[in-house]
Amino acid sequence: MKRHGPPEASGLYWRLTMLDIRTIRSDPDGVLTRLRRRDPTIDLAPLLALDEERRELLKRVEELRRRQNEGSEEVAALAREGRVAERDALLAELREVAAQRKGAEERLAQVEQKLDAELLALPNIPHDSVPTGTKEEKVILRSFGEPPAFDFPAKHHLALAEALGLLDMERAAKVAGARFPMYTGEGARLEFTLIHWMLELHAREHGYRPILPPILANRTSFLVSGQLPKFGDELYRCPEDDLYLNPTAESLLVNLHRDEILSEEDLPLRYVAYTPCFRREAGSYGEEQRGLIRVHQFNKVELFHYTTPERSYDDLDELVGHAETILKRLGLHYRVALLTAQDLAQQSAKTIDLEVWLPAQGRYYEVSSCSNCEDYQARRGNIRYRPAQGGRPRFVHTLNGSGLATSRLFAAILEQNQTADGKVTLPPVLAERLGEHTLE
RNA sequence: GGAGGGAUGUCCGAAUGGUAAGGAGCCGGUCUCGAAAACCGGUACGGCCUCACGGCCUUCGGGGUUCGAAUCCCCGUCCCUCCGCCA
Repeated sequence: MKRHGPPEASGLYWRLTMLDIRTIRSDPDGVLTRLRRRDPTIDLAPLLALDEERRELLKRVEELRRRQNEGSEEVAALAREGRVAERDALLAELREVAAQRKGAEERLAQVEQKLDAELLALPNIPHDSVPTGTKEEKVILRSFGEPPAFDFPAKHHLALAEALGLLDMERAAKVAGARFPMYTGEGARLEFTLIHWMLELHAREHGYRPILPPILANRTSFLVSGQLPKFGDELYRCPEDDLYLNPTAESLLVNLHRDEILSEEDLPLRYVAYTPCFRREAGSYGEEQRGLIRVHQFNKVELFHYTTPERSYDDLDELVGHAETILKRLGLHYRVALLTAQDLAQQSAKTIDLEVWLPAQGRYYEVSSCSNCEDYQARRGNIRYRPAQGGRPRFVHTLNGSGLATSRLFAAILEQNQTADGKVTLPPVLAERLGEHTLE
């Protein structure tokens, strides 16, 4: 089958297999059991029926095509020998074969389209090390530092920021709308400094290749990342151009090597990107609407790995460590959580979150989400590598993690380092770069 | 935004309606103490269906004409040249 071009195109194209259809076919019960850990409503029966129908139709189409190929050569031969009557008889027969083939191909295309829709909608299979459970039942793996002990009521980062002239949410609302941030004065300097410092650290100390990608991306890119077709509601869209605003650089970085065959010697490939991220955040509410916790636009430094199946879970631990370095050097209290099966994003097989403490809220908020997507995205994007020992190309494993998202980080820096008189004592790594120790 | 040109394998590159030349590279072999050179053979990446034998697809993507399309027609993507616009 062909395998090129945007997967939304119709016709006899190679289906996107987020899960290997052959695996599903050979062990449907095993796959179903594992998928239901994440979503008990998943049903594979329609998919399996379509798969069988497809293979039957495919056999018929191929047989007709074979007869046509043979016949066509014969036509040429008869014509060369001047056997006109025989040639005309054969032509009549082949016209019939061609018509039958066309009909069978149309039915096949319909079946394949339905099969694609089923496959695209399926989420990744949770890894065995992922606990069964709901969102609330995540497992805390470890924590770093202690919540700062204040002998005064902790102020909200928004109150601190507005008093210190670091943020101007009112004017931001005038310019764009509610829940878009505007960093001002020392606040803008702090934000720039954080982004640059994180990018430099990952590039120079952890060996990542820096990328400054486009902020708009096309539909295919989001189909590959797993955002589409199911989660398009979160995306800002430019309908005239069929482009979408970047919600996370993961979506862009996974498409860097779409439709490529990499060399095993080049793996792992590690990229660090800075992008603004845009999210419509349709369903959020309450306390989260104030300040920087949940906004339509935020800055993020993203880490991304292309690696082999053999080492991808070791890479995940390393990735988490790289993200943690940022929080440790800032001296922020945080904890590390292992998400349960029901809390995983569509594309993820295993996710570890870093959650930073926000004293005014009295709770932890996610500042990094590190996932191993195994070959889910690689299948959708047709991203493979040639094994060093030769043989057929295999799908890579892809990993992504924030390192880190700054708006919540910004909030945590203010809230955890606030003083009784409403000032903020900067962590040394930032004080050094900003040229001042206190925001006042 | 307008006009024109282009896309063939790992690379270069031919084929203008009859089922993808040729060369380089790569792999294997002969020769050699060994290597190079030379010579001989293989080589369309890759994929789908099949227990297998084998069949089928793959000339940027999609559609059309035809018994038959790299080749003809339509739509799209990307690249190049020029014009316009612009930080």
